[in-house]
Amino acid sequence: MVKRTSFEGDACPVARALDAIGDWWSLLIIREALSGQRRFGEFQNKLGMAKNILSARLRALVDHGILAIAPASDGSAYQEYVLTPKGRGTFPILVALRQWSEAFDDRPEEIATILVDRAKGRPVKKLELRAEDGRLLSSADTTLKPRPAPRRRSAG
Amino acid sequence: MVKRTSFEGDACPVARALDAIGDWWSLLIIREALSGQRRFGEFQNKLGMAKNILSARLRALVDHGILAIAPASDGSAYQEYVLTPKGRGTFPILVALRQWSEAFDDRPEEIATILVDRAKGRPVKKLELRAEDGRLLSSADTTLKPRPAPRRRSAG
DNA sequence: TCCAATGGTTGCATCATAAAACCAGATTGC
DNA sequence: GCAATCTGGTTTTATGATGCAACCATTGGA
Repeated sequence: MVKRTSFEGDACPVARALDAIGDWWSLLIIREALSGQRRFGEFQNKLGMAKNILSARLRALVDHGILAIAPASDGSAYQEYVLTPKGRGTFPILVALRQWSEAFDDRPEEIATILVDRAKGRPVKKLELRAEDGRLLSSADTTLKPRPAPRRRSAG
Repeated sequence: MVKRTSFEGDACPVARALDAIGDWWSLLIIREALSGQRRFGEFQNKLGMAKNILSARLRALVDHGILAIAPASDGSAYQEYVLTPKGRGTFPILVALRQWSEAFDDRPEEIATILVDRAKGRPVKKLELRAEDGRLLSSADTTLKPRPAPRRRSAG
């Protein structure tokens, strides 16, 4: 396989995630889906991407269980693409990407939007990684361990 | 430009982040860098990727200010690639990707490692998005607002 | 029935990716 | 100080992905 170097069988969870959503468009499609877009035309319009690419990406996202196809909510015979729980679970990834840009982008003045708490209209806090006991952790405060027992069967 | 649809000028911070680290290998390189790898050969060995691609990615990451070239720490005349603060700032993105895989992967038993608090050896908590007042926020609890005043000059 | 919009697919040109061969400078052994 | 070897790449070549435009099918409306 000379093609895309799929990481599907990789043991690294980061690689596995990238295998599903690591291409240029998937996260942007999910971003639009999270902000309420559902129709092919809406995605195409908002993202300005080629329709064949959009078509392929939507199919891949459906295959990965991130989007699901549903009948149109407006009563028409068309179909819609709605996020599954797995799809909505990408929200922290998008927030992390956003906050990284906000913190480190060379031209932050070009960033047009801010993410706010809907109830108060105030900016959200930065994502924080904490230990079980609540201590704030940086990358240097963490390490990787092999996953413990494979837990051979089900509830033991 | 028929090429890669650069999102560099896009106003969406997610797109801007993807423009820098949205390809297949960059985040994996950063992941290795965060776990202590610094040399070309180390990256190539750990990731098993083609050397020309690695070379191009390292150059791009340096151009984006995510990695910096430093003289080798072992006294040899070779060079090393070390993370800048901007590079270390991607840590939450990697954690978010990891936790998404852990939560939603179809075959979680294939995931070989867990991220633990170095001090205690205990798994870290899930990333949480909170409002200014500490309320836990899901995607539905947030919305996007236009960035307020462009703040025309410098300190006003 | 005709017409326009929606929701795609197909064809073709171009670009990126990947593997392997090749190569230059650094290091080491002698 | 010269050859052997290792490190860190670049070049070459094949192939897959991307992007645009054109085309097609179905829906919806007059």
